[in-house]
Amino acid sequence: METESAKIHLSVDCTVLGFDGERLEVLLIRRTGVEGGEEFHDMKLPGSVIVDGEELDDAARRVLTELTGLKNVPLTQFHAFGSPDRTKDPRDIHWLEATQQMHVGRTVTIGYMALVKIGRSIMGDMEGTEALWVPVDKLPPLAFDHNQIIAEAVKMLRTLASMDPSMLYALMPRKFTVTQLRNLYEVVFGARLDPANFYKKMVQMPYIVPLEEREKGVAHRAARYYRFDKNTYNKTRI
Amino acid sequence: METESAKIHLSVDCTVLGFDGERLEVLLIRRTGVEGGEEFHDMKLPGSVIVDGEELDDAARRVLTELTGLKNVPLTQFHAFGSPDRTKDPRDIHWLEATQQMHVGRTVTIGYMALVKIGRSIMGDMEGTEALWVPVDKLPPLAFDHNQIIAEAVKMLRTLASMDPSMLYALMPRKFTVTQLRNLYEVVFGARLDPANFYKKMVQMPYIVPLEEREKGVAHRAARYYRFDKNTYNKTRI
DNA sequence: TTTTGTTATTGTGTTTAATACAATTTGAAT
DNA sequence: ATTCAAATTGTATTAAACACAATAACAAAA
Repeated sequence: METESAKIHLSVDCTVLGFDGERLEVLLIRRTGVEGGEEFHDMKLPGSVIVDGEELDDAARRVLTELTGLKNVPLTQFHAFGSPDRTKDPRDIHWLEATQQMHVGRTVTIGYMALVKIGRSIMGDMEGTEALWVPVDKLPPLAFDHNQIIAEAVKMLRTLASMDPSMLYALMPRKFTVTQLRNLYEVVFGARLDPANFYKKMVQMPYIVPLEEREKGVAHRAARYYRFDKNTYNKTRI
Repeated sequence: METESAKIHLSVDCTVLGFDGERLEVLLIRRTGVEGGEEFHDMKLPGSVIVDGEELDDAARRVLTELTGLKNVPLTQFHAFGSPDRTKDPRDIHWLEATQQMHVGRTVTIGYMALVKIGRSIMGDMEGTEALWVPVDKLPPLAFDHNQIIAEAVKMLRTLASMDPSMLYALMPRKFTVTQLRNLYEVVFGARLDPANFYKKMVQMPYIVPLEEREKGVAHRAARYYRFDKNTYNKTRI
């Protein structure tokens, strides 16, 4: 007789990071559940179980679009989270059973991360889902191990950005001042940077192109706006 | 009635890398199977399905020890491989069914990597398993998507080492010449390095301690041996 | 034993990037 | 017009990366 080896559920969770000019934020989904007869509200990462025969990367893309409306966002797989206790909380178990109509065994999730401009409009397909930005340093307790997943994603962002800081432009708005860009660097690397030296270093880059427009309504010299030229960047790259 | 959502098998695969003084090698397991009435032999990464309730990291450690005898090897999770076609080859399907006594559905594997000194003795617990080192640039077609997994592991090694080259000492023997170390750097980074400059850079490191011993029997000036002092390294680290 | 070939090791100078910090500019508010 | 704060420009120092010539040492060949 054939033994059936242990099977598990597999999901993907997307950590979408944005920058509001001052700090990193993560895109979360509101969740409503019932526990002990009481309705509760909390938040979770956009994520879901994968579909039969679906590639992992495709699953991440699909889930992100369904829950947030975001399309054409480059997603990067960064870590698998598979602790047997990650779905131990009764709230999470009951919520899974209610929403997935399934008996919940062990669930391993593949973590993906993405960087988006925080101004992009967010709107899920699913009825009743609502996405919102929350500062990563002010997160309440989230569903499952999602606090841990976000912490790992931010760590990965730091690691990747230290190798190639240009990836951070994905977080900046179309036009930005050098100071705004410096703020992002400071948040990501957790260090103060000399404004003068940072300015010179950035402005010399051929792919940082100056615009005519300047800041309005600041009580000091108005800064020039710049934009990131992806084309020039790709050509400049070795 | 409750629907049973799609479940999958989950495994771990360990890419153990070593350095023979000239090139990178990977530790593989010989596999014997039967296909079309014919016995065949090929190789695969040390890996296996996870056990109920086991942490992913624990599974990787356990599997590596069982199949190669290696203990106390730091393993790093680096990527999940979950393409639906990764277990499409009939050879692989039949082999899984024979060895795991299970009906094989989709199997997702979590890739781990480790760096070890190539001199360590390799000896599996399991009867009939045999591990051997194979140069990563001379790999035959392997089981499943293991060629791809190894390629990703080597890419990850490059990435990690470019951030912190000191991790490469895990690949070097206890005592080594500066030239041997330079060879490793050149293999990993795929670039030639100036021997004179590399020498000066390395010898100035406080954690590279010179030994009295020198090379024997070379037809040129004998190089001094050095060793990596982990203690000093950790103290020197900021 | 001397010469030769080869790699280890040392020396020196150039170039580039990182860093510190003073000085100047400018828009808005007083 | 004066003041404030931040943007921008200037200048100098330091450290690291890099190129490459020169010397040292060992084994094998002559």
